[in-house]
Amino acid sequence: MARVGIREVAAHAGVAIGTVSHYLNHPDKVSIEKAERIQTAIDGLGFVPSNAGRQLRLGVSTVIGYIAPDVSNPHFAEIAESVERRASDLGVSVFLANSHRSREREDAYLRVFEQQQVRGLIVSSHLPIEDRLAAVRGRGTPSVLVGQAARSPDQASVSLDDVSGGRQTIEHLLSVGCRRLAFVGGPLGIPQVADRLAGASEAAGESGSATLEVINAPDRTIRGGREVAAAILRRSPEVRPEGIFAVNDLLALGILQTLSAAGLRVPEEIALAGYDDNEFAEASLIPLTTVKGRHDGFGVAVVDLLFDVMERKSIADPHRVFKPELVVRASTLGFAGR
Amino acid sequence: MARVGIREVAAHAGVAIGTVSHYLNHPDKVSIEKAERIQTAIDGLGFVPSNAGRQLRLGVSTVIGYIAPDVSNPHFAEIAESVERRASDLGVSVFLANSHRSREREDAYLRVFEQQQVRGLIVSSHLPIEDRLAAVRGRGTPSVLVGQAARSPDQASVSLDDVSGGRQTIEHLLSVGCRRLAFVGGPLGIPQVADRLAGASEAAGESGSATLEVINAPDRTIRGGREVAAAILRRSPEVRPEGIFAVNDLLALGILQTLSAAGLRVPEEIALAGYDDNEFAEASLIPLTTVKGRHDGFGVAVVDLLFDVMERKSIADPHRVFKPELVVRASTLGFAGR
DNA sequence: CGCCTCCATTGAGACGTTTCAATCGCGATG
DNA sequence: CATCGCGATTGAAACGTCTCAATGGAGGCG
Repeated sequence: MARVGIREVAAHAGVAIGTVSHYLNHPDKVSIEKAERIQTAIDGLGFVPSNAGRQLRLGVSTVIGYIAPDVSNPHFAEIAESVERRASDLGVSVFLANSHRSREREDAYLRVFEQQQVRGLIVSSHLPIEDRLAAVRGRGTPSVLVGQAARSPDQASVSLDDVSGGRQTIEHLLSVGCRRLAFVGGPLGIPQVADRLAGASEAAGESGSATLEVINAPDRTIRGGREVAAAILRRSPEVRPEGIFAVNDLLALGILQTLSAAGLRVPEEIALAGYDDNEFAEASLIPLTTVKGRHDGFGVAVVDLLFDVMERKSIADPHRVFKPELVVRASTLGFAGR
Repeated sequence: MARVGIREVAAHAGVAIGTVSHYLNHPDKVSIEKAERIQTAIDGLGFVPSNAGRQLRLGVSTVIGYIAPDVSNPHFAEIAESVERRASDLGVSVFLANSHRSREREDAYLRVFEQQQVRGLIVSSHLPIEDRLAAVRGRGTPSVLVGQAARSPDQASVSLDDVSGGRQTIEHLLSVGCRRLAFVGGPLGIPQVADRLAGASEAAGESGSATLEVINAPDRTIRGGREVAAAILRRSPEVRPEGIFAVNDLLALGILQTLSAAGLRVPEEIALAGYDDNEFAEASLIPLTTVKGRHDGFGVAVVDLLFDVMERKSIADPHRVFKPELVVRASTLGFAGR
């Protein structure tokens, strides 16, 4: 079961090693006749080129890595999906890795990918990561930061304008008539969360007549949403928020369930909006108003930016920012006021 | 920005190349003093070992690959997660790849992983894949098939006894008093689906008094569930099923939503069970009775089996089958009969 | 004091590929 | 007929690492 290399193929086909290599990499440079002999030998021997050898010689691979906190999260999964599609068009493979929000795992995969000499890296993270990416970049592995805008002009990034998303959501809640507003989520250490709140505060402040309360959630899951909703239900009706902006859809879904189960009507008594437009936002019992960030062009933009960074040295605009879009559904349309 | 190699590190630390290599791989073989000098040089130079070189020399990597139809599907995501944890304990990294149920993508990643000379492969697939894995194995890359039991004794696999899962579900529905039963799902070309139905049929047949109808779903999503439920609602009550067994949780969730929205009470009027115990099964408005296949030991079993295959030549039992467990929740408990 | 052992250290060689300069063969040109 | 030019083909060198056999030095034993 000794590994069959290009050498055996060459011998078997009666040609030189270099010719086999040419056949593999520049097929047009090889005569038809030898090409056929070589292909026959490859098939017969079950030859699979060793990536190690090629990589060693070339110094680069044809693989890019995508590190996300949690690839199973539909948000990242969709990004991964569109990235994969675009990358596949461009002839490179994508390896996925879960950092599970752990700095250590993140570092570990950063190192593994660097050792593998991936051609480039796509990274989503809730943690501050620019310095680490700068170090990796300094050693020859470029990257695109996805989801948070990079501060350094040397670090390419593709992000969503979460301030705008927060603003749009609150403006919408105001427009359906809510005055007592609540922002549910946390921690503010996460830039995305802070930005959404910032946009929300701005919009609420500008309205003059509205109040915005910040309710901290234990975590950003359905369970967390239930706990928050339970706390809200314990309040007397006149101090309950009229419009709730949950920082993500899972929270919103949990809130929605618990409010509905308690007989409180959404959106008539409380309007509710989420964020991310995840798979279940539209599929929930009362379809959820939410903010949709991704679209088909997202992955394309990410991969193309990465390719630009990999090839050229300087990019016109390394910080691509997409404006998210409010998706209005039943959970806010029809707020009835007091 | 020339790549810094072990050579520069050695020169910088004033030791031989071999000593640096020893330090990296067998740190105990190197004197404290030189170890420190070497570490200093590594940090100073930002040295990252080239995996290509190591791999080329060793012939194997320290990476395993996991190919799944869709890593974002919570089912595979959880498997991936537990696999990653176990692999990490054992000192190997896991690269994930999405085949998107496409045979081509599957083949492409199989090839890429083989070229990368991953140490082993974990593969979940809805497609027949044993021959392809056999070919890959013949060339030195072993694998574990996850989710479907392998037929060949040479192909290791870890799977769930879906026949048992189907049987348990129907037996439970019978035990709460349902007689007119329906199995919702398809297509039967997928072994997991066929097995679940087989178990369901057996159990229904043995009861004597129950009937089991098969309702084909357009797809296995929430939307598909809604369509099925809408069709059921159009029937007159006396021919509606009393107990529904949906082949996965998404379908069940869609059914649940549509039935509830129409005012039909679950479980009082119709008992409903799903399959997979996905993240949302417990978190839905009416917690869903479902079949839980995975548990913490699953990933451990998969990885350990893969390691066995990678190291030894023969395994006592290459086909590990776990028995799934019925998780009874509110969506079936309390069926009231006619 | 001489010899042996043991351990840390060393440097050469090999892994499989690609590329580059050199060679070959052949038809065309002067 | 000699030469040239061009494309196809060749073989060697190089990429970065690990391992193995060999070296060197220190300490223990006779």
